[in-house]
Amino acid sequence: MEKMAIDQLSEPQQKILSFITVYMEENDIPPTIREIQHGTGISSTSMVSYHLKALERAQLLNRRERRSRGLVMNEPHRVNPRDMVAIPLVGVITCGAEPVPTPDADTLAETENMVHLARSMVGNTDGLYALEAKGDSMIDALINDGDIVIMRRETDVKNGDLAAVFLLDRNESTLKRVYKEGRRLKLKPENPTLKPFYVDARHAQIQGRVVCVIRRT
Amino acid sequence: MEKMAIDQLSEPQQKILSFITVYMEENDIPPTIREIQHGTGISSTSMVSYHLKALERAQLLNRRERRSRGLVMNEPHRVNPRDMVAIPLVGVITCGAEPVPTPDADTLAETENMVHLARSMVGNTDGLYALEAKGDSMIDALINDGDIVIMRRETDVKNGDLAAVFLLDRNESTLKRVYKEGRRLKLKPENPTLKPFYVDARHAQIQGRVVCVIRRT
DNA sequence: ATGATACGCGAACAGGCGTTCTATGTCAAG
DNA sequence: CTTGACATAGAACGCCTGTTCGCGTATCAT
Repeated sequence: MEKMAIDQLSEPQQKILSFITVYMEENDIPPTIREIQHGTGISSTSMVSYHLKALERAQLLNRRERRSRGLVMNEPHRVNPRDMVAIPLVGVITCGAEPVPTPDADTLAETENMVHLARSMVGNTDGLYALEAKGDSMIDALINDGDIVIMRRETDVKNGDLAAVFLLDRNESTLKRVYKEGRRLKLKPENPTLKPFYVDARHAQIQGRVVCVIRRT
Repeated sequence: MEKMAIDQLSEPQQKILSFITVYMEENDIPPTIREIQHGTGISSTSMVSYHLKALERAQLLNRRERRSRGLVMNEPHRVNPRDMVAIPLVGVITCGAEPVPTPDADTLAETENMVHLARSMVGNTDGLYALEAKGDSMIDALINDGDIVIMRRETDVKNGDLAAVFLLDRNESTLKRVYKEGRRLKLKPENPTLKPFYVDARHAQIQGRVVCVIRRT
C-alpha cells in the first residue's frame, strides 16, 4: 500500500484524523491514544493504534515510537510560527504632517493592531514598527495612500534612504527621502508637484528607515 | 510574588526555560519533566517540578495539571501558524515580455520558493501565486523592478484592475492595467514613456489579478 | 541559638500511556 | 465451505510521567 487519498479512508480513520486536528488546535499538543479513543467513541486503545498505523502508512501522519503524544501531523506547507513576526501598527504617517511617536518597547507591547509578516521579509525584527501612509507626497517612491510601511528604528541613514524624520521646530514627523548636505538635511517628497526642503540637522531627528512597503489592492 | 524579570531567575530556572524552548523547536511538543531533568542535568524530577512551579508563578509558562507534556510556554505574540500562508513564487513577470505560466495546482506544490504572508493580508488563499516584477513599465502603478506581486488566479477583471494577461498571438504574459472596450482590451503600461495598446479580447486571456504588492528596500 | 525560607536530593506512588496478545466477527475470493 | 485479509474488542504488560513526601543543607534576619 502506497499512498491513499483522504476520501478513501475508512470512517473511523477520518474521525481520528479530524479529532486530532481539532484537539491540536485547542491544546497545541497532540492527543494521547486514550484521548483519541474517548474523543471518537472508539472502544479500545488497540483499535486506535491499529488505525493510526494505517494512517501512518497513508503518509497522513508520523509517529514517534513509545513517546507520549508522539503524533506528528503531516502538514507539508505548515510554517514554523517562529518565522512569523508581528509588527505593531503604531499609527498613520501623512508624509508631511502631524507627529508620529517613535515607539518604544512599552508602547509596542500595548499596540493592538499588528501587521504579520514572514521573518524572511524583514530580517531582524529589532526595532520594527509599521505605519499607514497617508497622502500622496511619496508617490514617486512608490508609496501610495493607504500603503503599509514597515519601519526600522534607526538614528542614522544613508544618503537617499527613505526615512521618518522628526522635525523639532514643527513637532511633527514626516516620511521623506533624506540626503545629508553638510549641516543640513535635504528632505525630498517624492512627488513632482512638491519641492524638497531643507532643515538644520540639529533640528531634525531620524526616527526610522523604510524597510518594506506593502500595498493591498 | 507577582511578576519577575527573566534576568532575576535562578540559574537552573533559566536552563529549564531555554531547554524547553530548544526542545519545542526541535520536537514541536513540550518535553516531559524527566526529559527536562536529563536535558539540564538536574538531579531529580522533584527539583524540576519545584522550578516549574516557580516559573509558573513568574507567569513565564502555564501548566495543565497531571497531563503528560502539559507545559505551555507563555509567548504573548505567538501567532497561530494557520494564519500564515505560503504562496509559491512561480516566476518573474517582466511587465511586457516572455511568457509566465499560469500555475495549476500541481506546479504550485512543486515550487520551492515560497513567499510567506499573513492570511489577513490576502484573504482567501485560493489561487494565489507570486511573481517577481521585472522592468519599470508599471512604475506609475507603484510597482517597481524587484517587487513581489501577489496574484490571484482569475479569468475576469473589473475595468482598471491590474492583471496578468496572456497574449495568445505573442505567446507571452504581461502585467498591465486592463480596460474592457467592447471586443478589445486596452492594456495600459503604467509608465508615461510607454503607450497603451489594444488586443482583441479573443486573443487575450486574463490570468490573474494583483492583490498585493510587496517591496523590500 | 532559632526559626523561617529557599534550595536540593532520592525514592516511591498512582495513574497515564503506548504496545501487544488473544479472541471474535465480517466478508469476499478461491 | 474454506481461507485469508481486514476490522473489532477486551485485557494485560511494562515503561512513562506528574506528583508528593521525607529528609537534608545553606542563608539570614531575629
